[in-house]
Amino acid sequence: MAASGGGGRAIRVLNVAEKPSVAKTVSGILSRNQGLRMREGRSRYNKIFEFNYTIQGQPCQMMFTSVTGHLMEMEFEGRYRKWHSCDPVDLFEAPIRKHVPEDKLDIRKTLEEEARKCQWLVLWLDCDREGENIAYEVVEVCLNVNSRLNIWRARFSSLIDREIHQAAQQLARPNQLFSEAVDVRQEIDLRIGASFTRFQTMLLKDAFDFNFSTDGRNLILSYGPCQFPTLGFVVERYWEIQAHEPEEFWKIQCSHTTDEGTANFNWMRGHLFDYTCAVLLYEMCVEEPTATVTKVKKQEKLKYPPHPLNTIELEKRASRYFRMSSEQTMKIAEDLYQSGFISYPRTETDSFSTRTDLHILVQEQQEHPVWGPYAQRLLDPSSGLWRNPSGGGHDDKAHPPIHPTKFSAGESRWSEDHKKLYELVVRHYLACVSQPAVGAETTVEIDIAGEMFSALGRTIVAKNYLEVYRFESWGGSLIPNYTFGQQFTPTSLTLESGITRPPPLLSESDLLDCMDKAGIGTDATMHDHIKKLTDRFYAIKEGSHFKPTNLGEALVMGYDDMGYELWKPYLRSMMEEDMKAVSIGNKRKDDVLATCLQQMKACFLDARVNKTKLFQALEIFFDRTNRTTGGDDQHNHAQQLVRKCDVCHDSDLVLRKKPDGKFMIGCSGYPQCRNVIWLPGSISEAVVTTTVCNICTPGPGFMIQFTFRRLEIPPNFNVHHLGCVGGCDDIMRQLIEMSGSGQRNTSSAPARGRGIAAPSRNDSRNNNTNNQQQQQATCSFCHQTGHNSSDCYSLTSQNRSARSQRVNSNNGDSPIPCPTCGSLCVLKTANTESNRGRKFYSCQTQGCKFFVCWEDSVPTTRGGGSGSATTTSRRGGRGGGGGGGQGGGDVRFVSATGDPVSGRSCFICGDPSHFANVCPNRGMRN
DNA sequence: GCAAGGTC
Repeated sequence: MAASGGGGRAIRVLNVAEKPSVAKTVSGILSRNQGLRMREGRSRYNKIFEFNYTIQGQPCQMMFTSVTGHLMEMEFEGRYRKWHSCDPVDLFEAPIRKHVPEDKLDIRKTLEEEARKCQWLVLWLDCDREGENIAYEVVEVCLNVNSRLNIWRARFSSLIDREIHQAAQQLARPNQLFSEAVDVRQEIDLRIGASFTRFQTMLLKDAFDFNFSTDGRNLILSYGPCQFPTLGFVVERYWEIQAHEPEEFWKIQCSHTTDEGTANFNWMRGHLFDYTCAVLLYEMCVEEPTATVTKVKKQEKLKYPPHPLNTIELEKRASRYFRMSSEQTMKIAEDLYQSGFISYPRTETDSFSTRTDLHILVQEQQEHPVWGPYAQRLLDPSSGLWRNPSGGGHDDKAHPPIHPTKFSAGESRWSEDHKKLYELVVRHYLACVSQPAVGAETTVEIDIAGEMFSALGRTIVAKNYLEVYRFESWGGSLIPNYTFGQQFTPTSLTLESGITRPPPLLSESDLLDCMDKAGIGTDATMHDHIKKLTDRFYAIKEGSHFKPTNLGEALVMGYDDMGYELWKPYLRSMMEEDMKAVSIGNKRKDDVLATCLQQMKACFLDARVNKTKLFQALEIFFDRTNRTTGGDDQHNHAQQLVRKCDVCHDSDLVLRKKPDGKFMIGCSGYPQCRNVIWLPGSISEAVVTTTVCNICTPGPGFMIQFTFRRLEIPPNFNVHHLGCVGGCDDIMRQLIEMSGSGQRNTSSAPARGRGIAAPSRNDSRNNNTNNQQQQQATCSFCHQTGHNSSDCYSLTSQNRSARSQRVNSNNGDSPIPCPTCGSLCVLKTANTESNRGRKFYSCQTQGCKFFVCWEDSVPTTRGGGSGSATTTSRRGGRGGGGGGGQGGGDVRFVSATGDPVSGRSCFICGDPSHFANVCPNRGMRN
């Protein structure tokens, strides 16, 4: 700002902060606590501080008060606020207004009273987009009562003396673009949220018998651009788990024990899914069990302490360490903050400003009976324990990372959760300013009969931060000393089996991570979105993991079947990009609003036309009620007879109008008879006439006079149509097909499970024809019935390519390209007692685990007796989950058809009474 | 009775 000339009469300045605590702190800093007075405002939380200050030579009489976040809310005007006052689609254009809600009126009153007395208004809101928007809300209120106000913006990124004084001396103007970006978000959120929520709720709430208790609450099937993608994450993981098919795998384990300890060597192939391959390799190892050390690598490893704590990390860690919900964490953190024990808990920042005095914070903790001694050592330069914390690269420019602000050895009023959370904040802070843990790691690799194994030994040289951060550990294991070229005989060498496991349900920590990565919600709201899922009966929490309810799954399924990704995070990400463009002036507010709302309205209309998908999805889980219309429907017309029901031959098909204004024809014998004919969503009126169709049987079938909405049907169709729903009417049939509706299949309930992880438009779970075809199919690959080769269990993308390479280009002697890593696989011949002469391909690249048996020489284990080479090994499990957990289990001998083989003797000792996996001599052979 | 964002 320009200098205002010094020395004149003091001007009165109204200063407004985003929250009471900032008003208090900034007042303290600016006044240097000299002559600082406090008086009550109209709101009990928002006090007014008074002091004198000089801005660029201009004496100022400062009045410093605050708001509590947003002062205003956006809402629909008058008649659009009632749910049944309008068609939900009208909410995309309905007039909206920003207004001060009831519970903020007292704050407005304070602002008005103070603004009248002042010449300047200085806005001390947080320096982010929301803060700028709140600034304009304050401006609007103040200008209303004093249009001559000179308006300034103070920009500061932390509550540090120098920065606050600097902000006061370098006042600027508020940034309109930042504020407009928030206006865009608010309007889009409101219009999309309200329209879809009303649509879903009115469509489905009374149409199904939701078999869960709502605890007396009104059931609302809400939609929101943050809550739905959050639900999407939960459902997607659930589907991934359901789609998982366990697979058995095999691996060779080797251990070696000496006086110095035990080394457990892991097979560098990981595990193989093919039993024959695994046995073949295992036998080779057992035949020539001498291990040769091929590599010994010793190095120092550091384990670094975590970055300074921000909100998401606090929530994730409290969930992991204490199983505390993010909602509870924030509630407790807020309480600790309010009582002055920790810093502001809603922050994205994970690095400390260089101006923060980090030592003072440690000094305060020296007295603590448990971690006090550690704090003392930290402060002792001779300990060498101190380290300036590294930052995680996030900075909201408004708040520091969460850290302790006041010492406490535990307050009497604290709950267990208070104690845990305070301890986490303190220990985390102490860890941040500590040296990393130091370990000495030894990696040893050995070769047994050409197979590679590796073992890792670690000793912790210095625990450092791990001493105070008890929530983390660093496993260490001592292994014997090895030298390059050394040979030894393993103590045990076993072939073990396991099965792949699906990934777990999403934990709260996982969910926060998904949201954070996808930009769903803000650090201050993420826990609200998670809680909303349980409040709306969309998900339940099992321990610390989230599982979708039938309702949550059905809603996502419905939209997925429509082909919409409303439950995916992309919509929010696009909005976020647009907001950013508005805030930097690359896009205009009105353009973004118009484009986004136009797209969402088209999507809404389309969803409404395709609402049968939602019905079908919900029917998988819930019974229909006979309340096909909402009980509070003002537009409910009398039912009109169309014809006799052709399914139950007992009741009548009747025309009804539903609460959302749409028409349907259903059997009056519902729920005993569920025959229903869905009509196009483009109908605005429908009246059964007395005209009888003379084509359709059984008669009489009364024709219906339809009126369609012009914009929702193709131009070549007439808006008025006297139609028949008995099957003779091509126009009706075409319109129904266009809207994706049709008569529901009443013969059987759709299959409930879905075997997919990825979104599918055309999956066959509701398609009986597909299922029948599947059951009759014979796989051309494994020759088993019940599936086609495209779905063959034995056929992943990897072994598909292996197969085609084998068939197309190889006669069995020359190297083949490795389907896994692209390198070469060479043909080898086994030379063990039981497998002598058998040929197999093995990839030459170290670390690549591709391995395939050659069909002429080895029988297959899967896929029947065709002799096809299905014996391809595979790496890892599905879904990138690292192959899942590993179960124990016995080694079984299996035949080419997969049946256990009897009469086979142990290949280690030859005893027919047992198999090699339980052979007493299996550990070793001399 | 709807959203998400502030904050108490």
